[in-house]
Amino acid sequence: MRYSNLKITLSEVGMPRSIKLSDVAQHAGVSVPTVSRVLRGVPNVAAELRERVQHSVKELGYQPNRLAKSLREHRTGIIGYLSAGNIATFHHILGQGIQNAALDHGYAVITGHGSTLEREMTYAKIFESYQVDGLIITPSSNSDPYIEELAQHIPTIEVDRTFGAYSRHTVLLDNYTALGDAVDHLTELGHHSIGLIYGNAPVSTEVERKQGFLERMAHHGLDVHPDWLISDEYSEEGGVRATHHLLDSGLHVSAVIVTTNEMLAGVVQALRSRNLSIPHDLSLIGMDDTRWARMMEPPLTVIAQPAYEMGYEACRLMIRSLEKAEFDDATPVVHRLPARLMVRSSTGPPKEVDLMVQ
Amino acid sequence: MRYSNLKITLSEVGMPRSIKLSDVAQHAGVSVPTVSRVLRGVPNVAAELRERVQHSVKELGYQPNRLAKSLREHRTGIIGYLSAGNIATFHHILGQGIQNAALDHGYAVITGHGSTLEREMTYAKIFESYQVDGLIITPSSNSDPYIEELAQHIPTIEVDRTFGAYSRHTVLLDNYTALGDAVDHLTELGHHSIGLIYGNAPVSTEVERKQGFLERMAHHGLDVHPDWLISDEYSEEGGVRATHHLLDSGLHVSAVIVTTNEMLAGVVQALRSRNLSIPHDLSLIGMDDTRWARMMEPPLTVIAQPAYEMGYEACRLMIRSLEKAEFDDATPVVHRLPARLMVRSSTGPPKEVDLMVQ
DNA sequence: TTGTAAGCGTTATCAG
DNA sequence: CTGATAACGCTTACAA
Repeated sequence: MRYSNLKITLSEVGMPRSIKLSDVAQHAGVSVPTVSRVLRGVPNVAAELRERVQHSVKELGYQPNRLAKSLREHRTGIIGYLSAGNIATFHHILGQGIQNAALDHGYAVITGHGSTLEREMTYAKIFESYQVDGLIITPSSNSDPYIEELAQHIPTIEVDRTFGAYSRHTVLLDNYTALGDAVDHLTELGHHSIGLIYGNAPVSTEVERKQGFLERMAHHGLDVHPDWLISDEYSEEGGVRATHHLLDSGLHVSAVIVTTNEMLAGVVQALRSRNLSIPHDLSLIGMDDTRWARMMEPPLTVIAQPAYEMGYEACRLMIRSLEKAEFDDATPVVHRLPARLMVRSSTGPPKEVDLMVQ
Repeated sequence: MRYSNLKITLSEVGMPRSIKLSDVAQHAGVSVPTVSRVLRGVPNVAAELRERVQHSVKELGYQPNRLAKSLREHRTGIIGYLSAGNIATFHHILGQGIQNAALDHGYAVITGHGSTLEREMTYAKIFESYQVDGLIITPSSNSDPYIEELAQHIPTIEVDRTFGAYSRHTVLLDNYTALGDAVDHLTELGHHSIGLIYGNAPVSTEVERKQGFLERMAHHGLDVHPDWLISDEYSEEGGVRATHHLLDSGLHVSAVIVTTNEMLAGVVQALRSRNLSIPHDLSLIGMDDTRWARMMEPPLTVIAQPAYEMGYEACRLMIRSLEKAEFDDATPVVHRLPARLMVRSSTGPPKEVDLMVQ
């Protein structure tokens, strides 16, 4: 049975449409505000009335109308999540974390995946019109005037990527340490010439990962030739191109770190097409502990991001800042979650070392 | 700057909080209803007033408050999507389709991933309280009294999986043909003994896939030994167990079809652990054209589901039924989208045929 | 402690 | 064609 049919049927039979506060009030023989008080747990209500109301609520199966409540209270309990990320696994799991955190605290989430700036704006407008209480965003670039303006009116927090001003609560991966750990792992295996393949989008993750890589290399006293740093499109094809680019440069690297999962897939394919064996010819460290990285032959050493936790934490922070004014007034929190290097079989000692040992 | 601060600041300075209809009306020197009419494109408004209003709207940067609008109109433009699916790629992409269809038609989506029945109910309640216009669900089992009841009040459509009553619009994969095509492919290669590994959850997809398999086998006059049909948990571990189960039965199969992507990963691992080579020792057809299935060695032959299209179509159907009463009144539509068999390298002729040919 | 009345920002009804 | 006026379902003074 469809809704429209149902509606007609109900009114024809004279059945009440949807139970509202006044229906409960009538049933319980009290006034509307009293019912409201009971439902909201306001203290000063006589025990007897309270019980009568609760009974009526159950009996009638009353469900509050959040629309009316929101209109009156100027808060909706809806959080807008604007993800500029691609539809990769990482962003989906992060979104999952946000949703569950919201659910656990009585909020709902409207999600928008904005691949283009236009779509991003559309979603931003929608969020605004739905009067969302707060906004969680994963910026697509290092600046976005429209979002920036929206954030003036609506409490906003950044997750995964940042505009870089840190003027808002922010939840990020500790990209510096993550890349540092990867470099450490390779140097311990004896690698000196390490390449980095990263995305060319102007987003904070890429900037930080590159910097984390460079700093740790310097820390070990290792030179990084400019041609070892290859950036390309955020995609499988980008990974393929970057790999050929790196290997055709004539400069020798014994290991490569790839900062995005998408590109990693391209790198693997390019290496295969050149019949290079991993890790014998080249050690490889990728990003994100996805199923395919585990299922690969050989299983890939990767930097695992706590995607779910990042989302959960971001949303928890959002809600806390919405509900606690004093917290809200405090200096913005920048929370960096640690990555974990999952050492598997795509990393091993470099060829040179093999020879020296023999 | 935070919202709470801003609010205080604004009221202190005496600035108007948020532009509303009455502000525009005052600015344009007309009444509130007139502004409303202009904004909604109601015909009977003098051209001059219309222009004045439009100018004021721009000038003041008016943004409608959907809360008030929704309360008054008894429709919110929000669709609830309750996915009982796991957090696999397939369901995320399907969700993406739903979201984009909604966006394209001016709707927003509140998503809930309900792994447990309890979570499912929580989300259902939330959807109800937010007065969603419609519900799109992927049932977790073959019955759910709570959803069933909710669907009495709220237009509901089923996607990916169905309760089986077909009393509502439904968008599904053509599971019968999908499995049939897989069987055809294998029989053409010369296989006669084909195993099926499927999930033991009581969901329609598994039932239909099994049936599609059996029917096409029968069509080819091929017997299916009961021990060739192995069901287990919807997970990697389930796939591992099912594979050992099948291979330890003592009965010979030259090919296996696996109906879920999660289990497929387990199957591949189990085959590796037994040092069975694909497709030489065993041909393998899996489900879902995921990255890992493509990246595998050998690349896997899979049944590709049009996940995005299924979501998009479901949401489009939902919106059409919300907006077109006559469509809504019609018999429920059951839309089955075709799968595509992606033939890659995990399927080949059976060993016996090899010998006969030689 | 309880009930009456006003109001949140819209849209719909109905005179003018 | 336009403008008062009521209403959507709920919360929050304020009064009793």
